[in-house]
Amino acid sequence: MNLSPLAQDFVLHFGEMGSRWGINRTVGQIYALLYVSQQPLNADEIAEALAFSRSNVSMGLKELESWRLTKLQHLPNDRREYFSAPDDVWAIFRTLAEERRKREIDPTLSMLRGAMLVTPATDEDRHAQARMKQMHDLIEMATMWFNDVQRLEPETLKQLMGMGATVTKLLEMKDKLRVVAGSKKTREAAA
Amino acid sequence: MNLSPLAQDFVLHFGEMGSRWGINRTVGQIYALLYVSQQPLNADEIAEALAFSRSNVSMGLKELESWRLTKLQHLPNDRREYFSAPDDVWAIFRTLAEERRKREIDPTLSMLRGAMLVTPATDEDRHAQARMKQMHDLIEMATMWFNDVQRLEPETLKQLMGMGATVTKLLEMKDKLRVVAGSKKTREAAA
DNA sequence: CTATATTTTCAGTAATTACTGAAAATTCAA
DNA sequence: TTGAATTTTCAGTAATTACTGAAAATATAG
Repeated sequence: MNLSPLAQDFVLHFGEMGSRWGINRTVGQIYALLYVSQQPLNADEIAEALAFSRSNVSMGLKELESWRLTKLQHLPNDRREYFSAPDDVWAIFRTLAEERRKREIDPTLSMLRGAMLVTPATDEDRHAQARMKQMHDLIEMATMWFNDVQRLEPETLKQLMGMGATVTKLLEMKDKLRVVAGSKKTREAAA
Repeated sequence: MNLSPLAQDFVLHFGEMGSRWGINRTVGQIYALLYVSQQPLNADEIAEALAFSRSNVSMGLKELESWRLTKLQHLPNDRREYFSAPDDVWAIFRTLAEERRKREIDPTLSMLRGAMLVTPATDEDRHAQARMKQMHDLIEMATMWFNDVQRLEPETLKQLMGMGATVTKLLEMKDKLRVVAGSKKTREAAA
């Protein structure tokens, strides 16, 4: 691995983290490398930099593509494919979250909804069903929140970041709002 | 596996989901079982219900304990240990998030901070460092938000849930607030 | 087209992770 | 204490996942 110590630390760290997240070490390292790299890289360069076989890199890139985490481009007079990570970290995060939702949250919600339609035969099942409903509601709520955050423009986000944008602060505002503003809709919302 | 079909679906689903999250199938299934179960279960009951060896259950429970996801109790006139999942789903979620932060986010932030202290030798390193800073800032912000949400009481949460509490709505309120309220602090916050 | 460059696939193998049974350690009632 | 009940540990094995090299497929320059 002929990377600068700086890049190497980053790459190795993401390899480890990846494996704690069901993403394999190789894929994590490839992404980390693309993320910090100044220029797009082709598969051979990646294989060389990380000391993986060419075929392993190919599979890793395919996996990253399936997560929509790479940009693909061609350089003039070069037949090889060059890969890079999107510039906007917020966009990356959003993509990742969307993809995880599609793969993990949605199927889970769907399973839970299915379970809630069953007529429980025993007391034990009635309890299980109630528990599943609790989980369903929590996940649904978390997803809604997340949806909203996701929809925010990077600009708005930066703005929130700048104001130390805490949910708590917004909630404080909400309370203040109840006092000063008076439309029916607002009152309902703040109630 | 002598579970009702309802419970069985749930347990199997969480086994699969677990393995996508770096948590092994066994551990996922044990937790799912505890989660839907009406009574606390002892290790033998778990082993029987899921058809795992007793030792596998022991290891799984140890893992869950390390995540602080189980409650342990004793029944009168019974030496065996009985396990259950906390009742409050929100508390469970919070614990999980805290633990993940401790294990994954904090070490990552610390690695990134370390990288930011290095004096870059090359242009490539200067770029890598800038990228790491972007990631650092995003993670730090996400963590702050999350902290705040975590700190909310289940009651507040339920309230937000009830009002369809979306971040967007709160932001709309913020905008309204800017119009109607006028303290210096509020103006700064809304700016 | 043909030849060459490039990427992908996949069967075989390596490495890792999960699981088990037996034995050791711990707990606690008597 | 002792010993039965219970839990934990751990070496060995099974199962899964990761990785490679060689071959097939695809793309493109000439």
